[in-house]
Amino acid sequence: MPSAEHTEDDVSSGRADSGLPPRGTPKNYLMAWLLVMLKDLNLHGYEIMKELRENFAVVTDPGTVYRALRQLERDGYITSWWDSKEHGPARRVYTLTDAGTDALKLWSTALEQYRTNLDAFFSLYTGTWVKDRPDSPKE
Amino acid sequence: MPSAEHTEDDVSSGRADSGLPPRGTPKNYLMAWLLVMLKDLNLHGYEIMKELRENFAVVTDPGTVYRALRQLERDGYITSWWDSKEHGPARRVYTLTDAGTDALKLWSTALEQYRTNLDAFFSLYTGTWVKDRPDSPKE
DNA sequence: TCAGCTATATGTAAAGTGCAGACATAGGGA
DNA sequence: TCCCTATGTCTGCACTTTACATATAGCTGA
Repeated sequence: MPSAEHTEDDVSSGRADSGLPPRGTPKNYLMAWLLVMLKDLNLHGYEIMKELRENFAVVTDPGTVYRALRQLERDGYITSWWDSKEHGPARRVYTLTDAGTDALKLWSTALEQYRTNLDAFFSLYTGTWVKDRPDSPKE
Repeated sequence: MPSAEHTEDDVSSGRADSGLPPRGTPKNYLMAWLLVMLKDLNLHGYEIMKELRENFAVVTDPGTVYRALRQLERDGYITSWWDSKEHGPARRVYTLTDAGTDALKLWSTALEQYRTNLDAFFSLYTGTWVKDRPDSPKE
């Protein structure tokens, strides 16, 4: 019977190592990027993906991008139409809706909070952290 | 048979809305926070959680924190022992290992990259983005 | 005795992502 | 013509992280 008893229990199991930073974009950031990419331009998925990779070092796979775009569309933040005018296969071109513009604004606010958070992390990491904490020093 | 054919297909299904920013901390950031909290101090889970909540506006639930700590321990980034000296129930006190210090450094580098990324997002959002892109303007 | 705070832990489900692969169109070369 | 490649979109699957609910236990004070 497992319990919260304080035994010197084992610390081992078969799992992927993950105290280390993840490879890709942090969870959900992709949505913010997709929305902001469509802020002034109407683009299709493949183009967005290429832009993100080449100009912003945001690396994601096609499946994730297309899936996220469809999700944004389902939720009413973007709308799309087919463009067959150009050479090659038809592209689904996306544009931001008013709701999408609002969502982007929310994202901007949220990401500002994240940045503040990051700054706190760094000040702690570099030892510049102040705040009155009369705790005991290490050892 | 579903295919990639360009039909004006439906965009609807039953799902949670998620073009909006997530509530909690972005993916995996918790690991970075736990490591950095232990940089100069030996703390137990409950204390870490309280610190994060009160001083850093990092809100997580106990289950997530304890689970993450055990994971970090399994992976060798932190070690723990039971402390029953103080009043109240025994606490599992954690300290950073050398591997944990290294991992924290990796996290710091990764988070710096994230911050650079965030800055790019904001410059795009505020319209300060430069870079030669001879694309067609919207509409 | 019993409520309430401290403290740790697990089960479960939801959500996001990476990887692999399918499918389609168009153009170029053999 | 046929095949190969680049462009473009989409789905299935497995894995990871997280939130929420819940269980357990020690200690303190009424």
